[in-house]
Amino acid sequence: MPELPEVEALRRRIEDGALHRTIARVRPGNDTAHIEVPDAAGRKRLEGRQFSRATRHGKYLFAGSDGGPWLALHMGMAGSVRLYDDGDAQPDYARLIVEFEGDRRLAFRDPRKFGWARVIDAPEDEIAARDLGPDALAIDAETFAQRIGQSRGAVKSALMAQEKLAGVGNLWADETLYQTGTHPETRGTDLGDGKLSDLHTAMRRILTGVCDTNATYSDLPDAWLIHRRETGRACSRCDGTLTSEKVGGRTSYFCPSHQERAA
DNA sequence: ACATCTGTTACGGC
DNA sequence: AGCCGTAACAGATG
Repeated sequence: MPELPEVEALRRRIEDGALHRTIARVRPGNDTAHIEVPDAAGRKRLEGRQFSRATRHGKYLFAGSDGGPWLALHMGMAGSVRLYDDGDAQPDYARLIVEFEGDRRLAFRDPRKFGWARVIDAPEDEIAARDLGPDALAIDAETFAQRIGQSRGAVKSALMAQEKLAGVGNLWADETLYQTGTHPETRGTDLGDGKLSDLHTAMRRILTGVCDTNATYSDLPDAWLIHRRETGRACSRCDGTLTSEKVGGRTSYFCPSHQERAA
């Protein structure tokens, strides 16, 4: 699930259903031995407060309590948040549960345990500690061109490097490269100004587009790569055939016909 | 049984 | 000193 648009959808979920309700109790969920969730002291800091805002930086999600600490969440490979009511079944793989006064509950769930939840003083601290770059929807064209264009490795790896810009992962990096006709292994330093500008524009359009659907992929245009991430499928932009290859350790789908290596 | 997976980090090499 | 590439992390799923 969780690259920038998917995390944005979760942020909205919190914004729509978990703000301005008094937190009665925060408790660990199931099987938390190998996952970082707040200890009793951290959980206590949230009790009695209300979340007043939900923010996001790249793939990191933050729920801020009024005058108090923030709940910071990272979804890892498969995490999510879910709202439900007491009386409903507790969601599977719930690792942390926020119980509001009344029936409302917020669960942080993480089947694969690559995510975490922590109570922090301010999002800026977490962003600085992880050395995250600007959010991918906030980075300007010039900074983008500089950061990606100076990268000596594969452009795909650069797009996914959270210190350069935060929020792009495997799926939307592939989509950006596909829609701009860029081979994933092109070196950043081989990209011309025009291509860097195109990449920035396409990345923005793609991330914004996915956010607009609330990360519902079936609502995205048929021509997008997201619907054809499979070797042997027909390219929607030329007469090529899609193929896959490991780039930066991640499976990368692309069209060898129209995704060129050079600028 | 075996491979795969939408992320991050520690570590080794250059 | 940095930058880059890879392996490892844990567990569900097909």
